[in-house]
Amino acid sequence: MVLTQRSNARRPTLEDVARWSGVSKSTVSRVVNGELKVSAEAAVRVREAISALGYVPNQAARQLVTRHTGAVAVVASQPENRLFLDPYFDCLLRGIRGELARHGAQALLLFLDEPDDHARVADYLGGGHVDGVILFSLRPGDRLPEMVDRLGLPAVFGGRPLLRDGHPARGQAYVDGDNRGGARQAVRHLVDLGRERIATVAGPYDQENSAADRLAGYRDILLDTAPHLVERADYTRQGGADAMAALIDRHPDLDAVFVASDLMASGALQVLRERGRRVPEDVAVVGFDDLVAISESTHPPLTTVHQDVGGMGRLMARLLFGRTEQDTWEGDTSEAPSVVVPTRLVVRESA
Amino acid sequence: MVLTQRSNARRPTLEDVARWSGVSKSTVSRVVNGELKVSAEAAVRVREAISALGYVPNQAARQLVTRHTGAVAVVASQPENRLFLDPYFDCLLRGIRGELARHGAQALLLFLDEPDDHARVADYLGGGHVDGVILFSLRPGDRLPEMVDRLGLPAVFGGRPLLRDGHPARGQAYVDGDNRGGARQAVRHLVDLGRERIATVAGPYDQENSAADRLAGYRDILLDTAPHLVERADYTRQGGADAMAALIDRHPDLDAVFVASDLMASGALQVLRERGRRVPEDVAVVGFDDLVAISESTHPPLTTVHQDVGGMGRLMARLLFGRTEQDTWEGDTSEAPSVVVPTRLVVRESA
DNA sequence: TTGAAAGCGCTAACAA
DNA sequence: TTGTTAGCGCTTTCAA
Repeated sequence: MVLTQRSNARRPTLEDVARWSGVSKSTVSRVVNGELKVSAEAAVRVREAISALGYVPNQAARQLVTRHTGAVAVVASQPENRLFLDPYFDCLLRGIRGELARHGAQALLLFLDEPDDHARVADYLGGGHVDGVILFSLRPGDRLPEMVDRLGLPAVFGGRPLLRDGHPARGQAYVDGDNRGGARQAVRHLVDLGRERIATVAGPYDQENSAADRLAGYRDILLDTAPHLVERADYTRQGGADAMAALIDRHPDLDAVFVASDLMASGALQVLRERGRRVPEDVAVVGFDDLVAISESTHPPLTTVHQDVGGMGRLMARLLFGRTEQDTWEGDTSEAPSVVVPTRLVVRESA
Repeated sequence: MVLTQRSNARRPTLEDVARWSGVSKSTVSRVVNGELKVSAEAAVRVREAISALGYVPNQAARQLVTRHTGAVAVVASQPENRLFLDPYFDCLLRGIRGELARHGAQALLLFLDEPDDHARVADYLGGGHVDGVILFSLRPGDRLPEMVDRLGLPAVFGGRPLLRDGHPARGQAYVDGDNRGGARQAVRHLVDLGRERIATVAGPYDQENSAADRLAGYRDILLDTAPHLVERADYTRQGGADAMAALIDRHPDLDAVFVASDLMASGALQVLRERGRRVPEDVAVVGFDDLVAISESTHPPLTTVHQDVGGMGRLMARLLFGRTEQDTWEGDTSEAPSVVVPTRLVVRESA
């Protein structure tokens, strides 16, 4: 079904403006685009004509010749109430939008959710509606990266993209937090505190590399951990609560837990409180993300791994515009401009 | 700053496909657009060419002649961590996206946040990049509605739009919940339960008409309420918690509270629990929205005013496409297709 | 069923 | 500083 403009009156064109003001289309175009080589009088007359006629440039026509649109797509999936309610994503998006705005680009958020969204989004991106794209939380094996590549559309990924075979994609720009290193900092802190039964609430396996990396960091420190000290959850508050409950049922003697996100950690804290465990005396808790809206308002305030999420968002946008601040980490030698952003532990009261 | 396509290789055009397959541009165009009057052989050859060349239509060119884009903008503001974290918005957006997808339209979410976003978004909408627009939570006096009107861009508003002078806008399509009626249902229920000190946690005054309408509904029933039984909050969980704490400090004897959103109600319930009040025995609580993700998982489950939020989203999209299901309520006679969606009370355990 | 040709509204050489 | 001209890639009459 087709949606048509309500006003039947043809919208005024450059040509109309030119006629009205008695100059050529070129001159009008120059005024519209703020070029300098226009006489003051001409400029004035053209501007009068523009406002008299209510002229608004037709971007499709302009786009057809200039080959750019002033818009950047941000593609993300919004599975089952997840992403959208996550302050992490909120913060990241804010960073992206801010930086895009500084470059005068309009951010368009597109969702990848239902099965057929995928094709429509691909068409949209392929249709030349945007100058570039920032993609998030793609499932391993998603075909969008190669599509985008084939189209020659500038792209930056949020999180290290994986190919179908599980190998990292080459030649793709991405920004990722140092999930593994951050997890190591967290768990090492718990060890330094003298804790001996350190469990973890890990993120969802299928979807995000971040979850796998954070779990790997946990295992890096606790080489001999029994697998049953690990519980998976889905990065939601409720998921964190349920996982914490399961852990404590199985291991009433645990004295510390590394929770792979602040949102999950807030759920875990609540369960611990309900079960009468004191934090940090009985159980020390460390989170991940340091979303201050959460970590500073839990009881007790959350010790957590800080990521500059807003900064990561800004960085993605900047990478897209080619201002490749090569803050590469640990000698990453891939040819694409990719950045792994370091983390640091923020010690509050929960551990 | 300008973002340019990475691949220098010119993208194949309709003309290339035509040459490759030995037919005319018109025929290729017909195949691409799924027209029937094409011979089977021609269609096959064209399709081969398309995939061999990796042809993707240039939408700007198509748009220039067809005057439509296949995209619809959804404009919303995301003030201070609010909107984005609200499951209400999540649900609404899901409905909108689903319905737009059924019409083959791509939803583009644009945010209105920083002061200069406003101008950029207006330019974007004016630039003919979209076939229509759905707008939310505009501040009273926002100029976007009149801009959109002047452009002749089909538009639907979420929530009853107000003009600068506080009067409702005329001639604009909108979808709104029956906030006032719903609030009346909620408060009447509390009265029927025999409660005598019924407080309310209202929504933010400045921003949403919904907040004013819900408060009006509360006042409709409790004509003689002292103003100090009302506490405002900002539609967040934390805001609801703080407001509840303030109310209970001022009125230790209150025996019921109508909270203007489920998210705030979940915060309020937590405070009541922490203060040792039993719900519903000591204090009965009724929420608003019936977002099951919240209302079914609070302790105790929340009695609340149900709105079919997803349905409202779908309705907005349908209105935009002119399929005006005139479910108008209470004889609304405005000329624009606008719908006030009824609510119903869902009684669970909190009241 | 197919093709030729005329735009859609704009920008960008190039000439004046 | 200005105007003329030639497209950008597509759809859409109209004739064949």
